[in-house]
Amino acid sequence: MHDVVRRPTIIDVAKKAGVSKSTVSLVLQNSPLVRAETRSHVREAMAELGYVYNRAAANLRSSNAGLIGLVINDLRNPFFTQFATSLQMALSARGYAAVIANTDEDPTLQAQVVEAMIEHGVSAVIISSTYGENGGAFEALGRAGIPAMQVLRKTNAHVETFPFAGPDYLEGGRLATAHLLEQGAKHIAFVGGLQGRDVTRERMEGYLSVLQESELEPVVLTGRSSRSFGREMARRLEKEHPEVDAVLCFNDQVALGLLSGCAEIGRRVGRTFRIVGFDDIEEAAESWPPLTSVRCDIAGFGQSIAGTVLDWLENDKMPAPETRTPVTLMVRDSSNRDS
Amino acid sequence: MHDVVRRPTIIDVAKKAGVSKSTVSLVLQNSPLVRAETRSHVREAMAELGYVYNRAAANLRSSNAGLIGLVINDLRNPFFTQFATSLQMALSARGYAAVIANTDEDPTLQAQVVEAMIEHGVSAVIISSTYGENGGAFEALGRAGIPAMQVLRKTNAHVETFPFAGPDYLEGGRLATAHLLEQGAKHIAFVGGLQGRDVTRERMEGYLSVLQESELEPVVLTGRSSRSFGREMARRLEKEHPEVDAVLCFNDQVALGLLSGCAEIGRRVGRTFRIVGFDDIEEAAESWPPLTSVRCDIAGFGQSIAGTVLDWLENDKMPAPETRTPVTLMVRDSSNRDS
DNA sequence: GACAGAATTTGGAACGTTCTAATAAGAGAT
DNA sequence: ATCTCTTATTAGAACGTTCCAAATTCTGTC
Repeated sequence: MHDVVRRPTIIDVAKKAGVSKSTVSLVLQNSPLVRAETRSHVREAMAELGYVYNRAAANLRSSNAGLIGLVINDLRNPFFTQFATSLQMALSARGYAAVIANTDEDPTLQAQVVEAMIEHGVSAVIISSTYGENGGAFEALGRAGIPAMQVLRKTNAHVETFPFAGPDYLEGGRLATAHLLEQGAKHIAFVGGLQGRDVTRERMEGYLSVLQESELEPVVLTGRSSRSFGREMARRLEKEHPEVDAVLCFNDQVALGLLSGCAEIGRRVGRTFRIVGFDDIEEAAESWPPLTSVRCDIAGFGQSIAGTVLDWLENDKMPAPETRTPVTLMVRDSSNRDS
Repeated sequence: MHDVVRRPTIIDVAKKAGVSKSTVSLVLQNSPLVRAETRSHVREAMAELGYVYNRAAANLRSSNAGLIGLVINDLRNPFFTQFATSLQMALSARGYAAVIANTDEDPTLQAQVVEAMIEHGVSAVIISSTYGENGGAFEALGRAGIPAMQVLRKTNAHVETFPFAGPDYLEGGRLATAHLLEQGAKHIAFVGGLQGRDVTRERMEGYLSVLQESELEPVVLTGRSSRSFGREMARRLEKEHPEVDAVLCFNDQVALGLLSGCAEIGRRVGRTFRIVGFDDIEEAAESWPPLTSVRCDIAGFGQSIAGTVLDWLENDKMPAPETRTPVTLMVRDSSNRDS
């Protein structure tokens, strides 16, 4: 049975402590108006009755539910998981709870979950949106006047309304390509990432700009961003582009897949065939060989986004329309090993 | 600016549609009491005004927030991520939202987030709890009279109050060990998993029982359940237990780490050194060699838990105190390949 | 001991729903 | 036209907070 035992309310507490409900409310809000002695009486009464604060009721009157919505396009990808958990924990630490939803890259589903979050009275939404016809979600957010931030992927142009923050993918593409070049690679391929998406385009732009400077021919194999795609590409590269001696992957999933594909076909990875990933997920350091990767410090990014959004909420400090956080290159054996 | 434009309420809708707020409320609840024609008028008015349902207000009166709390000990582990996402999506599909929190195996943090969830008025909690002094969370749940289910890990003995559901770890341990034996392994080790924890004990029990039948000596190396631990164990096994020709790992993280450790020290994995993982996370099929693993169908499990909890909530159908879901063995090359 | 000003405390309306009990409208039957 | 059902609709009291304006209690001063 879970029939409720009727939770004590602010009024029960007031009665027990011999004060008015208004006073109890003030105590709840840590108001300096209430006398220290009274405060502690009230606190005692709350403890004795096992009082729990009812945010729904509070919200009804003052609307700040302490709920933040987090909408993620692919929560199964460790990159996003790490982002979501670090964000959630940072919010938790500041007294907010997170409603998290995975949209599986489905715009319709995304619109639904955003709608649901609005119903639940979230105070803000942080969204790594799907591509495609994703207008519904943003329209709903706009209509409801809920502060919303785009992260990791800029899929909606209205950055004045929905500010964007993400890693500097372009610079990452540059760094990685320059590194491979420096290591002596002569034919560098770019593998993975769906064509036409900003996240792909930016990385590729970095890659292309560096190649151009050194007058090398690009080899581009866009596609899904999954491990299995990466794995397939090992064979395909060997067959169709045997000259390629280095690969910049769209993300670590692709890179790890490629690594495993190379093991499968018996191709050594290191000095003769270099692989660089993107994102630097935790796992990158644990693969064999350990994966060189563009580090976005996704955990730190999550924390900082939490700060940004709460600042927006609490101090009405709107974030800049576009923020790019710096990236670095973690050089490991996959691009730099005797083989 | 995010100053609200005052959202239309049920009363605005009523005025617009020329009915009373009670009628609008009935429409909202799809009550058969209201005439079809009236219903569509009201619906139109809602659409025109851009009305959004305020669950906080509704909850205040009737207390079913449509919010489910999901507490996870290690959300960065893909096994739990896959569980959480499949559960969340199943809840979403039935009109519930999920408040998800990661506790990072910290009982104090866990108590905090559970408390926060209760404040937010969750209708139920699904918890894969930390070990250790985790009483606080359960006590709070009990006091609040909130239906709560333990999943994946049974850390609280009061299964009458907090029913448990999880995979049949014991059977998994048995299956895997029997498989290795069948393949001709002579010295099978068990690697990973913290000692003394139910989840470890059960798997190990399966392992030990099968070994006993065939009068083989067990080799047990418990420890963390991380990739890096698995990776370290490759070296350690080679040095301290060179006779070992097969390993059953506590989970896939350990197994994948071990796989990468073997690559590191140049030990071939397959017929001469067999590895079996546990959980069958998505990645297991993509490693090289592909990892044999005990499949818990975690995505299916997540969905079924969603069903169980909503059944409890909506139809007052309390789940059995303990449910074990069957496991199967996915045989892949890591235990069965020419090497 | 009265008075002003500061420090505390309080009553009551409001927030947007649900739900009960009561009312109104419609359809047959007399 | 009246009465009885049934079918639709509605008024108004909850729900547990917050917050304003007003009331009360303290302090110190004269």
